[in-house]
Amino acid sequence: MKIRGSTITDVARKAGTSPATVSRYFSNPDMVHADTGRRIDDAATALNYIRNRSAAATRGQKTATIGMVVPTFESSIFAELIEHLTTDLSTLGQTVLIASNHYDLDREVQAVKTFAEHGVDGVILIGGQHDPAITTLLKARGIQLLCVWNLPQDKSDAPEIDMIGIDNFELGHAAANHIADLGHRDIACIFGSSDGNDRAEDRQHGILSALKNHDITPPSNWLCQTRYDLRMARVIATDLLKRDHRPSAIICGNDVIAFATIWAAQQLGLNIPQDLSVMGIGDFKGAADMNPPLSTIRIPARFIGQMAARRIMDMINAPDDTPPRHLKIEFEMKMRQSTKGLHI
Amino acid sequence: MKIRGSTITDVARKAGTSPATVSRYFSNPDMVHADTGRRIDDAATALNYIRNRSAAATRGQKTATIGMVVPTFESSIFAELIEHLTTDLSTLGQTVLIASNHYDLDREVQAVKTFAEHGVDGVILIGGQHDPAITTLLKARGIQLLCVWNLPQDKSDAPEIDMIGIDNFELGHAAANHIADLGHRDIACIFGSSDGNDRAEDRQHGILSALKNHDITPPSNWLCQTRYDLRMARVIATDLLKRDHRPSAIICGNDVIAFATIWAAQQLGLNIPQDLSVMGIGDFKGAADMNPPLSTIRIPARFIGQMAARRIMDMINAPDDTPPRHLKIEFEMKMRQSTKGLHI
DNA sequence: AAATAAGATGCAAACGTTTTCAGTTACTTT
DNA sequence: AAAGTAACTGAAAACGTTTGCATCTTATTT
Repeated sequence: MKIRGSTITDVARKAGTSPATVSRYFSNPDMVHADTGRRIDDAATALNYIRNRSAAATRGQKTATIGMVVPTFESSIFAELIEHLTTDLSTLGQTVLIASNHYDLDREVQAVKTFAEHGVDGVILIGGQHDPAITTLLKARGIQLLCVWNLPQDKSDAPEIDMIGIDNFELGHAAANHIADLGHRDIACIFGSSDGNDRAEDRQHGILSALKNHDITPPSNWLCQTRYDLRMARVIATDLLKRDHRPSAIICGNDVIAFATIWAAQQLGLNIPQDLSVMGIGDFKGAADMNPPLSTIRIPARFIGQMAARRIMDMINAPDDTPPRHLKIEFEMKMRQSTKGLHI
Repeated sequence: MKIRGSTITDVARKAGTSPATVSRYFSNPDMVHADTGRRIDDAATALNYIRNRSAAATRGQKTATIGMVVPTFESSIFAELIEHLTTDLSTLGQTVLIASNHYDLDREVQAVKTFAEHGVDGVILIGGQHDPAITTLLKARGIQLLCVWNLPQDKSDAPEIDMIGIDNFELGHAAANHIADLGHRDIACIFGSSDGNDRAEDRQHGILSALKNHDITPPSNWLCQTRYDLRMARVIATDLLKRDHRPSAIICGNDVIAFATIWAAQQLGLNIPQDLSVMGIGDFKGAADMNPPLSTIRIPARFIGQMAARRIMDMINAPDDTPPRHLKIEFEMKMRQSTKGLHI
């Protein structure tokens, strides 16, 4: 049974002041005289007073809550983002409502609806692919929306939505260039599946486009697709490497796939990178510490999280003088030992 | 700027009924006549009505929110727990407020206070080690508390707190027994640090106690400690394995440490498990797919999450006829290829 | 046919805040 | 010394719900 504690009125009585002043003290301390403030503070602790944010939200405007929906918690790279985003938001006095959508756009709509019912001040989503119902809903309620992680490949896409993230096309491009520049020609790719997820697709296009620039067109049976799942990726990599004609390099859609590929290759007795170069994307936890350390591209999840926390607060506090913008975050090549030049 | 949408009163007017009935329709549909319900539904969609949960919470009792604080998102094993717990709670109509405490008990108190301000119906914490202020606070407000993940080692500890989880002492016991039963005598341990974290400590006791039962007492410089961090664990494992006298088996405080140990050993040219057996605890993502597949103990995070979601709902709905209880979840030995008998 | 029960609805008070407006005091300027 | 200003404070209305109580129908029982 929920117990009602002491209220602002109780505190006011005990502190010998009015509820209005107490309210002001908690939301805007410099508005009240220091002495009064002290008396209120004492009264509040004596009475174990706890602010009632629900009541505050009925009358006031802000709830100091931010809703966030992520594809899944079970991905080390999103985990890094979530960790820093939530921590920074907490530091800024916000409470985070969270849900995962399992890459299902309908579930995302549902989650955002619930957030709206709870009166969140802002919503943060991952990626740029969302049900239009979400933007409609949020706009109608004046709730700020920020999409993080990646930018749309088509720059003119969604200019009315605020975004912070990386360009996956460029990311794929960079990964492929690295491999091609090392002299590899027999290149296979293992992409991540792109359902409900614009990231994988952009990355894939970037990779293929860069290869094309190098006049490399991998045979179609060297272009594989997998879920972001160690087990499945490993099966697919094994299958690819068992064939008569092996590629000299494999570009992987992300680091999980790269981990799996390396393990599959090692299991087959191949040496990385002597017999096979493996390129990842993401710089997930552990990439630098495995054998051999994985060559990959760092997506600065932590930085994105920090920027996002700052940005959404700005949007909430000054909704009108911050026109939507797309902030591109730069990635960083991490050349380690899972790739090497073909003839060196 | 937050925009106020249509209210229950608007819907009532449009549906030709009273606000009271509309309210009842949304919180308890069978209380209103089917026809009326339909009219309300139509009116609500026509007006784009969104429930205002804050207002509801001021008058009513429940907020349909659950607060959860986790040590960190950046641990694959907690991730699995968080994933299923939040998903199940969403399915049950709850919204999850979340925070991470970075193993800092003070931050946890802060988070719980904020949750209380938002009027959560229940709070879920990880582990059994918490600031007593939390229980006091929650009890005073009649907010349900459930601790998940592990049980206190001392069974008589915290009988007034509801818990669902595994027994880490037993877990450590089982890991050590497995290694000892394989005939190993030269056994080293790399424990995880146990700051703000009763889990690592219990596990450590379990391991040492089991070894003692086998008359094995590792020299103190074979008893190492590390953060749960691939890099640091790898350094420590390398250091341990470089010495003149090497252990024939290493028991690791969790799978991350085991991953690092295996990689360190392989880097030094050792074969796992021929030259060294490595035992993990946790069965983290990837443990089954690495080279060699890791022998470890599965903590059924998913199952714990599901049980916890069900349990806290029961506690919220019938707070008085559910006396606190400790529910022990069984673990599962996963014998894979990173351990082998000493003389086989 | 009357009495009773059950079902559906409406009225109005409450929930704990915030915020506007006006008022009081004390300080500064002329 | 009067006037003006700034800093605080209080009274009271408002926010959008929920819910106890009363009322009105309709169905069931006697």
